[in-house]
This record gives sequence, C-alpha cells and structure tokens, in this order.
Amino acid sequence: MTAFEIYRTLPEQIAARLQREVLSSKLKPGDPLREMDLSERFGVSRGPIREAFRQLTQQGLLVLEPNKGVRVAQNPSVEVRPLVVQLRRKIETFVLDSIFDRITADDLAVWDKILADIKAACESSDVDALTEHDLRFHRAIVQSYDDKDLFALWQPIMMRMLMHYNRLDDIMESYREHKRILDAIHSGQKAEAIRALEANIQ
Amino acid sequence: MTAFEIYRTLPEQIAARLQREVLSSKLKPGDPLREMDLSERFGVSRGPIREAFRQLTQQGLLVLEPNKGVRVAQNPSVEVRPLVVQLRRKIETFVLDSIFDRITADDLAVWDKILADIKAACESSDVDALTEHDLRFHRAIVQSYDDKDLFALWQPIMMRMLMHYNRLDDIMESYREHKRILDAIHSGQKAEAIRALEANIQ
DNA sequence: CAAGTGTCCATTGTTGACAATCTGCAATTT
DNA sequence: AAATTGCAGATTGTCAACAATGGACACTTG
Repeated sequence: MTAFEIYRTLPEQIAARLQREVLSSKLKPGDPLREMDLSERFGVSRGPIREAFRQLTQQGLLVLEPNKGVRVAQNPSVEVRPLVVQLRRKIETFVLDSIFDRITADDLAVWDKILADIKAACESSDVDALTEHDLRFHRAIVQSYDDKDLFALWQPIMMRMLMHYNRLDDIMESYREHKRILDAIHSGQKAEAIRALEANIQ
Repeated sequence: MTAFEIYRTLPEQIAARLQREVLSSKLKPGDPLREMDLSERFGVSRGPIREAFRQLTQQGLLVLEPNKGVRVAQNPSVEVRPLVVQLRRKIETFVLDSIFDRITADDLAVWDKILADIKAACESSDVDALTEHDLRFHRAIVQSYDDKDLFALWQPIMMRMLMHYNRLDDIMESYREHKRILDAIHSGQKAEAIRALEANIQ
C-alpha cells in the first residue's frame, strides 16, 4: 500500500510516528507530550525524543514552552487560515509553473501511483490515509523542484493546513481534484493544471 | 543603543549570538559549526548547543546533516528569491492591513525608536547594525499581530532575505524607506503605508 | 476568609561518559 | 597506475545521572 520509506536516524522514525498521530488526531491540540513517557514507549533515552520534538516543532505540529515541555499545536486561527491558503498556492503554483516543461515520465509515474492511493483511501472513506497520501502528493510535487529552501518554507505551511483535515463533505471529491491536476499535466495543459492545483488548495 | 533583551534559556542566548554572526557574515555560508568548539567557547555542554542549532535550523540559517553536523546555510537560489520576496510581502501587508486601525501610540513609539536606530546605523554606514534593526523593525510589526503561527511562518522567510544583506547602493535609502512607512502610519494613510512597506521588501 | 508563602513532586534542563558514524589517508590488490 | 580496503582520528549520536524549574496544595498570616 504505502511505499516503504527509509529513515536514517532514530529521531526521524520517532518524529514520523508522532506526525501520523497528530495528523490523524489521535493526538489532539493541547495534548501534552512527556519525554519520559515516549522514551519508555519507544525504548530509547530522552535525547532522541527531544530531537524528534525539535523536528515536529519546526513543522508546526508541536509547540514548545521552556521548562514546560511540548504540546500538540492548536489549529491556525480562522483569521490567518486564508493567508496560509494563499501562501501555499503561491508556492505550489510557482513550482508547477517552473517545472512543467521538465516533468519526466518517471515523475508522472510516481504521482499516478500516489493518486491511486488517494483513490483507494477515498473509496474506503479512510480519512487518515487520505491525509497521508494528500501530503505525499503535494510533497512529491514540491520536492520535484529540488530546492531545500523552498521545501523548508512550504512544509510548515502545509502542516498547518493538514491539521484536522475535514474540508470536504464528499470525500471522493478529493480524488477528483487530484485527478484533474494529473490529467491536465498528462495532456500538457499547463494553465489548466495550475488552475486545478489552486482549486485543490483551500 | 540596542534595547536590552531578556533570554529565558541558555540555548536562546547562544542562538542569538550565533544568529548575529551569521547575519553579519562573520560566519559564512558553508562554514561548519562543531558542537565541541562551541560548548567550550560558551562554557556549556553540547546539549544546549544542539538546542541552539535546532532553533537556527528552524530559522533557515543553518542546515543539519545527520552524522555530519551543521553548516551555515547557502543563500537562497536566484530563482527562488523572487518567490520569497512575494511571500514576505503577502504576510507583512496582511499584518499591516489587519492591524492598521488598532495600532496604538505605544506601538508607534516603539517603531519610531527602532527607526531612530536604523537612521543611526545608516549614518554611520554600519551594515551589520542596519541588518539587526531592519529585522527588529519588521519583527515588531509582524509580532503586533500576536499570532504564533503567523510569526513562525514569517521568520524563516525573513531570515532567507537577510542573509547577505547588500541590496542597496545608497545605505541611507533604507532609512528613507522605513521612514515612509511610519510617516504614512502616523498620518493614517493605510494604502500608502502598505505601498511603502511593499516597496521596502525586495 | 483572602492573600501570600513554603514545600513537595512531576517534569524539563544540563552534564559527561560512552557508542556509532563519517572522513581522509595509507596500504593493498588487480 | 587505478581502484579498493582498512585503519585512525575527529565528530556526532545516545544514554543515564543529577540539577533546576514550575505547578499544586497545604499552611501561615493579616
């Protein structure tokens, strides 16, 4: 189902696990995370846990208060959310516009595969899986630009949009939106692809 | 000269010191930072150093490679820089537009004080001081919106624009640009203030 | 009884020792 | 001679013990 991913370091593995739990609302905004609990759970000392906390804080999923520990971040305020949407649109459309003529068959094959995962998640109404593959889809596009700075700026914006993913009444609509993007790319319609991408980001 | 700032934690103090050295190009892109060197220099163990590294990595000033340590980040690519400028404009104009009618006399007094520091830096052609006060100026505006998410998204964008601050031939122009912003705010001209702010961000 | 003070306990902050990993160079092999 | 392997030193990764901090609750004090 999900592509096998390699994590080089212990903290990365731990951060990935915790990321899932936050994005799937298994961990809810405001929930405290205690270093010792997690060090027992993962069978490591507190050092790697702290490093994982650092990574997730950078992504905006956790907030850190000195001497008080970390908590799951609150959702962005309703006032700021429209701005976050605009920022993400600017970045992702910049990427798609820039790379459009350099997209390879390999790129598309990967994206098609992720689209299939999105479809499967939608058909089984698995919201958590949809969130995960939605993230994979857009991350794959952004990373195709291959610029560390761009990715570093995009990631915390994306994370803030993914927290509590419940925009759609009809979950299948998410599949259709992503399919429109890839269909347009397949047929070389740049403007239409960008339009479909923007429509998906809201 | 510079307002006294309180840092709650050891890593914050260390991060602030290193931030200055990166922004003033005392530390240059690609320079490696070794944990043990810094732990000796600051008289602390490696733990707080690592935490400081984490904060600066989040800001985009350092890049971390597992098992290889951290280096000073490279400047953003010329292709990405225009996008970074647009993102920063979107955020700061959003803030100014949102808070304009709620700006207090206290806010303005603080901003005027920073403007005076900018003026002094320009008059003495102190580029490092100008960078510092330029950062303080815009940070003060963004923080007046009082939203953690907004600030967290803005900071790494700002940092990437500040690395190697050498946009201007005439350094005094920086003072004039900031003065135009505050003049417009003082006289209640919102549209003009936003225009001046956008002109300053490039 | 309200406001302030002190103590205890849970939790994070810091440290130094040890383990794992990477880099550069020299010895070896083909 | 070119490529590969195997050390040795430098550097980061991990750990467990100890110190410092913050919050809750009981206690004093007016």
